[in-house]
Amino acid sequence: MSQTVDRALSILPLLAEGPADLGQVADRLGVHKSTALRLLRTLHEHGLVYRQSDQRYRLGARLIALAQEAMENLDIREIAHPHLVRLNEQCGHTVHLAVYEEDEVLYIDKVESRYPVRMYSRIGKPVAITVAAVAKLLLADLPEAERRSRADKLDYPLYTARSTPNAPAFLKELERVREQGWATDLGGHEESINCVAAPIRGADGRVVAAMSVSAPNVVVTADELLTLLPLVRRTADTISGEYSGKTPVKEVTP
Amino acid sequence: MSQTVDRALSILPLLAEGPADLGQVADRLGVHKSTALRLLRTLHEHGLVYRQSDQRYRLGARLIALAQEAMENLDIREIAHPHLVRLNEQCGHTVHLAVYEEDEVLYIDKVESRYPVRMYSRIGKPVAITVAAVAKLLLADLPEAERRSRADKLDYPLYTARSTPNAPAFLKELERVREQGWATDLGGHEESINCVAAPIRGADGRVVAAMSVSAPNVVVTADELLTLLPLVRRTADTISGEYSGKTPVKEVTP
DNA sequence: CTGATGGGTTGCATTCTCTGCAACGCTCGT
DNA sequence: ACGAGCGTTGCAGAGAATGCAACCCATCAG
Repeated sequence: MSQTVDRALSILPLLAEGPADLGQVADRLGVHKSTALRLLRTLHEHGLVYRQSDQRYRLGARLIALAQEAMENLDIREIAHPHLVRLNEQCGHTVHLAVYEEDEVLYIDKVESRYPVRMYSRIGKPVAITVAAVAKLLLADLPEAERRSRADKLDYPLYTARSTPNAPAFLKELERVREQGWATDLGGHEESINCVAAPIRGADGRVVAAMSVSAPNVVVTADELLTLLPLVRRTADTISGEYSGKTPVKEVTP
Repeated sequence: MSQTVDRALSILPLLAEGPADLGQVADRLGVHKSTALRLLRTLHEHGLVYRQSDQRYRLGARLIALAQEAMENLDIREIAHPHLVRLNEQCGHTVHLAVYEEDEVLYIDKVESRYPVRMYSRIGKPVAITVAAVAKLLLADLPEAERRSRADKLDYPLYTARSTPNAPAFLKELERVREQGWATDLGGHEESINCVAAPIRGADGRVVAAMSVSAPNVVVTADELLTLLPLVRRTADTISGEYSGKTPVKEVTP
């Protein structure tokens, strides 16, 4: 809608790939160097972009701080956190909390496994949307039409032999997840890692977040992990209750 | 430099305080509602801003993901992380890694204490710059003039009775820290929490980051914590060595 | 030492984008 | 049913952003 701002903001994902100098930025934006310079300067003033000693630009610290604040006023996170910790204390595995927003599913909280062998993941990292158990729950709750159109637009990378291969398979899986009210990812992302997940719902019954317990095969088998399902669901329901009682800020679907 | 972008970016910190509706944003920017709307739309397209069901705007998930990427290509972090973990395994306390950038000091990595009583902090959160041990190290390394001018511009909140009270005291402390090559914070931020910190240096000897070990009084006394100093310094030196050997990307001082 | 190259930076005239306005539409609540 | 409050849109004018060209200042080669 606003060309100048649009260009300026396009610089951010570009720099997220790694530092770049003025020329590179100008080229990739398709604008004159002087224009790029002024945009970068403005971003710099706001601390979103930082200049290294070699004159190249990279993303700035302010961005990290902003993101931090962004997460801190997500109500779900505040409410869910203690419950995630408790669940972790009970089962010892990695616990994740994720939300769906604008075509992305991302982790907004995490409690680390207490076993020495842990899965890799990071808060803020977008999730493998076609295979992650939490992603299935979040997408399964979208209205039919929406779900279908999203599914068609996605890529289906074959992380492993058990990854969701294509849109029809994904939609079928979503249907199943929708009916049973929980989801799993059995080696669909990393061969040796399994997850079980349950939805967190707002006052209107819509899924606002999803939580999961993940563990590698070497620690527990998929079957053993599944025995935790009731506990996970109970925790999710408790959070749902607390959440809908308190601040029913549901998110609009785009 | 660029008015439009400037205005658009000013929206972000504003929304960081909490969700706001169009009118509020327009007011605080001092522009017409239609202008604010168009700016917000552009931010929205880039996922930096999100619209809740109640029509209010808040910071978007893309921002969190961007910040994540920003952190992931901070080389120091990559290099330091395993060492921080090892240190944590040795002493059990909370370990932090912080950098200085554009008038802010912020944590870019953290390994949680293994004791039940933990201090509160979060990656990405700006640090109490006048009292934190890591902040002292990072500021102490600035050139004299720079240090003085920064010190004058700062606020000196009295978190506790032992907080740094004013600029002269701060400068004196920085001088001391500079000479001894390490720093402490003994109850200057939270009455019952102490820290010891050591600098991480690049190939040119400039301080590029600082790391600290923090623990509450109830776990170890300040004296006991100080016995960890050699270990902390050794760890920092190891990281320094590895860092300057590899990618000596030092940061320009603004 | 000199000249050339390549990057960043600045001043300026032109143009195009953004702005504010006013009218419209919509959803509440009365 | 009606009005108030908010978000939204079309438009014309104003002002801001753009690209150009010249400039600066390193670095490097001859």
